[in-house]
Amino acid sequence: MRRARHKTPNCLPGCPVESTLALIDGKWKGIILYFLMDGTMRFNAIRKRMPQVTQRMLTNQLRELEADGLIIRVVYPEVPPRVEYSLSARGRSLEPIILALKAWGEANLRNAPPVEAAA
Amino acid sequence: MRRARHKTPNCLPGCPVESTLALIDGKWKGIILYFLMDGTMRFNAIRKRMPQVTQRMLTNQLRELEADGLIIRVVYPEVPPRVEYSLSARGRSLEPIILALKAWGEANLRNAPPVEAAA
DNA sequence: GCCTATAGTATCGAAAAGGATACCGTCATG
DNA sequence: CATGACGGTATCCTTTTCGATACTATAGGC
Repeated sequence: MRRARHKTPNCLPGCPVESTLALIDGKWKGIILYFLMDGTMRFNAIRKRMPQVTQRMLTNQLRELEADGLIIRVVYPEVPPRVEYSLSARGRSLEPIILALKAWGEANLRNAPPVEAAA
Repeated sequence: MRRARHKTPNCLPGCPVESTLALIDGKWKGIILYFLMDGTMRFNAIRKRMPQVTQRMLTNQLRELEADGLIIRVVYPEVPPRVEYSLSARGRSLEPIILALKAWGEANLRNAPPVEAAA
């Protein structure tokens, strides 16, 4: 489990709203989870979908999502390296929330074009 | 509108998922929005519900929520000062999401007791 | 040798988010 | 005068998040 985050509430021992947000509020995480909803993806495939994210940031966020049990990372003993990411059951249970966030953003925010369709 | 946040995505012009998260992911915001779902509240009433938050942080988050159009702040010309906060229509449209976040947290996170009932 | 593929890691720094503490203003009351 | 109610503001600091850049390892092709 990741170290306590700046945003982790210490008020009422884990307010569920804040606690849930703490799992998905890192930059790029929402999009990562959204992409993985369509199925397993490899590192570079995810990255190609988000050209502006640096390798470092993508790796970091993926590792955090994994540590929080939202995604599964499978490393294949191959060369070149082959690593696949997919939503865990726990991560899948977040789908309604991700979709609701997306719908709300599209309906309420200007300059919020739909996320590009799955490749 | 608040200055661009660290978390505001600049990848695909405003990915809706991330953009929506950017509005609610500040510390305490989720709880503030949850409390206001029950109706209008004054500054100190909110604060009493979250003893660990400093005045400064509470003010700051409330101001951001207001700037993003999620809550309404009404100042009454009285002494002692009287300021009331309530959800805007836009903020109200986020209720399903807030409730879903809470439900998910309660169902999936250990040490996630329900938020105390409304006063 | 160089380059490509793949998925990183290491290091350092910039920017943002959050917090601690003291102080402020108006009015009323003892 | 002091204290309390109320809702802040000012200032400075700490911590966290995010980003930039260079480098790594294995294998294969030119």
